[in-house]
Amino acid sequence: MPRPDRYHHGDLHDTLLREAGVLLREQGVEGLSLRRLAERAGVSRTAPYHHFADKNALLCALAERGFQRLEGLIEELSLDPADPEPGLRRFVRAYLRFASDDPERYELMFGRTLWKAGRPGPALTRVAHGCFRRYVEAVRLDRLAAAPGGADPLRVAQASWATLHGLCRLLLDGIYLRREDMEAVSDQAVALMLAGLGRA
Amino acid sequence: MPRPDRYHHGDLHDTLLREAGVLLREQGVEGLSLRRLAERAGVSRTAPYHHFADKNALLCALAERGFQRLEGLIEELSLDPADPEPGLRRFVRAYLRFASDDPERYELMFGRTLWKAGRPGPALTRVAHGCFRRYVEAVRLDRLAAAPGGADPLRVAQASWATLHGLCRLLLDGIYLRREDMEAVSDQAVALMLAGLGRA
DNA sequence: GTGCTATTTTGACGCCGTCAAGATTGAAGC
DNA sequence: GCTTCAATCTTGACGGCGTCAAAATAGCAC
Repeated sequence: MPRPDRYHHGDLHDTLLREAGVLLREQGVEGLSLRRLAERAGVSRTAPYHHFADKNALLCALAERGFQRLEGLIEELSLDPADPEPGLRRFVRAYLRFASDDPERYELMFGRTLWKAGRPGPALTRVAHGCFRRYVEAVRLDRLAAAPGGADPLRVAQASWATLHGLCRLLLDGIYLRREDMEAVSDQAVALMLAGLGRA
Repeated sequence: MPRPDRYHHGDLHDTLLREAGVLLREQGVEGLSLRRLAERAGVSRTAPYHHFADKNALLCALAERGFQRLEGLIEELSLDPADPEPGLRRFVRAYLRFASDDPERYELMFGRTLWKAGRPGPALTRVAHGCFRRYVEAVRLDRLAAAPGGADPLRVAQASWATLHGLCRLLLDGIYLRREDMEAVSDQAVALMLAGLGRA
């Protein structure tokens, strides 16, 4: 849509998000400066400020998009109470693939940049928490059948998500985990989570 | 040691590390600028460059110190093959306390700042890997007794460390985990890890 | 056409990491 | 004690960053 020689860009908001996504993927958050982004969009330094309050807001929007995709993954997660392993294994692999397909996006979604150093907007907070709520329900086997005296579903969800998340972080930051080990470790994680799923 | 009116500081190297630690704790990596650090040490902007090659090197030194402390924690970890739970629970709590006592340090030790965006020096790499190697040995129950047909010790160590690490990250970044939940979730994690410890 | 508003521009400020060149110091060799 | 030298510290400068203010431009309703 954007004509090369028009004063108004016409589609700057979406263009910014798209190009920011590319920049993020290729260079990480460190390489994503508003100035470079503006240049890439063929627009002056301060133009983005009419579409995003500041850099924090733009990063929030990027993270939001990530959570929306992640939500899709979680929606597909469903466990057979009689034999939860295949479903869980499928989800774990999908989650790891999601994280390693666009590591910088994953980092942005869960990292301190937004949640600690920055200010996560209400929209981001909502979708992020929504994801987790869906997950809690998905791994809540006791409601469907089986073990009535199981552990607190919230705790199970938190601990298992932590395992998943820790796996991703160790892998993506390149410490203690290498890509080749991923499959074996993820199987080990599935075993871990399964053990925690039934009962504490 | 540092006299107020001397041209040479006399103890700048250590002073820098100490003040950088304070700055890191209080303001996070974002608040740790070499210029501010220099000012705090009562010295000019570029003085630190005579003691650390660049900012990356200083951060590596900070992370190294963290790993040295962490190594101490791991050295105290020893599991009774007959009843590993108490020892493991003690370690998990100590680990979580370590991380939440100085969250920004923990973040620096394991985060992308050094391992992905930066250049982790050989000294840092060595101590970090040393920590993990010690951990692998500590949770390697099969050597001591019991289950001879257990899972691969390396995988067990990786998966359990991931759980621990993920717990810390979710907690420190303030997403999906709150401080009040910590105790309950850590117990849940212990249960998870125990399940994975014996066999896959 | 006339305004009005949204959009985009240039200019500027203060912060950052870091390089280069010069000043100052402490210590070793004589 | 004096000289020499390397270590240490200084000021000055450069380019990059996020972002604010003020001016320019475009699109649209009337």
